[in-house]
Amino acid sequence: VTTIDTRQTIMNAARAMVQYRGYNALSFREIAKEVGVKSASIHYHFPTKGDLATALARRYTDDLAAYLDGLLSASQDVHDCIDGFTGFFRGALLKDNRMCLCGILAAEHVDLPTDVRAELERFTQVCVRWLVKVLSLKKSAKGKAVVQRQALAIFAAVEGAQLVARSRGGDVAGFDQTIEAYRTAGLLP
Amino acid sequence: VTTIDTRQTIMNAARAMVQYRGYNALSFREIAKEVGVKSASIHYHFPTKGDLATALARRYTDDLAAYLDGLLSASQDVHDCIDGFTGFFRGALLKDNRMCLCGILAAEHVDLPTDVRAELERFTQVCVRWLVKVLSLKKSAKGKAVVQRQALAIFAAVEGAQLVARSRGGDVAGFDQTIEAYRTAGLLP
DNA sequence: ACCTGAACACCGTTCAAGT
DNA sequence: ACCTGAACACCGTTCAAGT
Repeated sequence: VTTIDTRQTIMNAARAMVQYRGYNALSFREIAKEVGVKSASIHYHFPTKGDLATALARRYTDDLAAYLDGLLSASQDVHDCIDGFTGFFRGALLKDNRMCLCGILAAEHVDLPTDVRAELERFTQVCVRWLVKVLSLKKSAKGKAVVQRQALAIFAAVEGAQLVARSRGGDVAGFDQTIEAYRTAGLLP
Repeated sequence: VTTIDTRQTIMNAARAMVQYRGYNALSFREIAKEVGVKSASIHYHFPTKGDLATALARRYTDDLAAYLDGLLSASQDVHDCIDGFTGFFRGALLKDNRMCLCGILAAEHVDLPTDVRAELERFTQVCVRWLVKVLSLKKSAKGKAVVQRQALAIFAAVEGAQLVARSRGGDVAGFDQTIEAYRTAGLLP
């Protein structure tokens, strides 16, 4: 399609900027420059910065949910699924030392409007629920609550691995080693 | 002492602000208001925002190093030491949903001057080296490289637990559950 | 030695005005 | 329906000027 949807163009530019520099550093004037309009025009599509961030987080979560569902329908092997999960975060690092959109927003949590915070909660939910499904593929004596907590722990550990790798200049090898250490310890199946 | 050191007063106010809102949200004018001077005065003590952040990160790392050394000299029990380590991050959460100074700076890594980045690396080093010492208290057949990687993994996992807990509004109970899940899995000794 | 007011180019946001 | 210029109060930074 050659039709140009300004709204989508704005969101694409903004998503890349937030993953790279975060919410506070996101600039309407910079987006405008990249899109080729004036900054006041951005406000026509997204009245406030919070509205834009909410739309970004919503789309990001939806995209991840679709990706994860695809993984699970492609293979019921636990290891394949977990590799696909960690691969999502690895990919962000590989692409110019970028962070998970919701990971970097989490750090700026207190500066976020309530709508964005709600989307962050949903992102965590999507990850945790999917991880519970995957962990349940392996039959074990573990209770539901234990699996739930392990899923949240896996999510937190992977976000942390990305955060630390980023603070070391986008150290993808270090990220891989940390994930491997999680597996060795038994945190990852 | 009743002597007021403006430089220290600035650093104390700024540290709290960065742990709460991050580097980009840190405002010289806000600091000035809290300290009771004009914002131009802050620049007398710290020429740039990067200089201030560097001083903050340096002092923060030194304080942690002293705290960790104290832990290890107070008890050679591995569990006590690890509890002390995770307790440091737990404490930041408890105090008004604050983050580890270097954790939140890690998220803003690409916006940081080189000096601040160097201090972040040192913070990671201090944590990892101390964790290696603690892990080595337990005699095991593990090689040095393996212990090193486990230490980095523990550091990353704990930072991640804090990040996720914060994104859930300062969920200290969730943080505790995640740390407990790390222990159950065997990532933490 | 330490502080200040004023200026500069940035920022999000608003709004009347344009097509 | 979509865009814009101008204004507002913010921001870090600089600097000449004050004590």
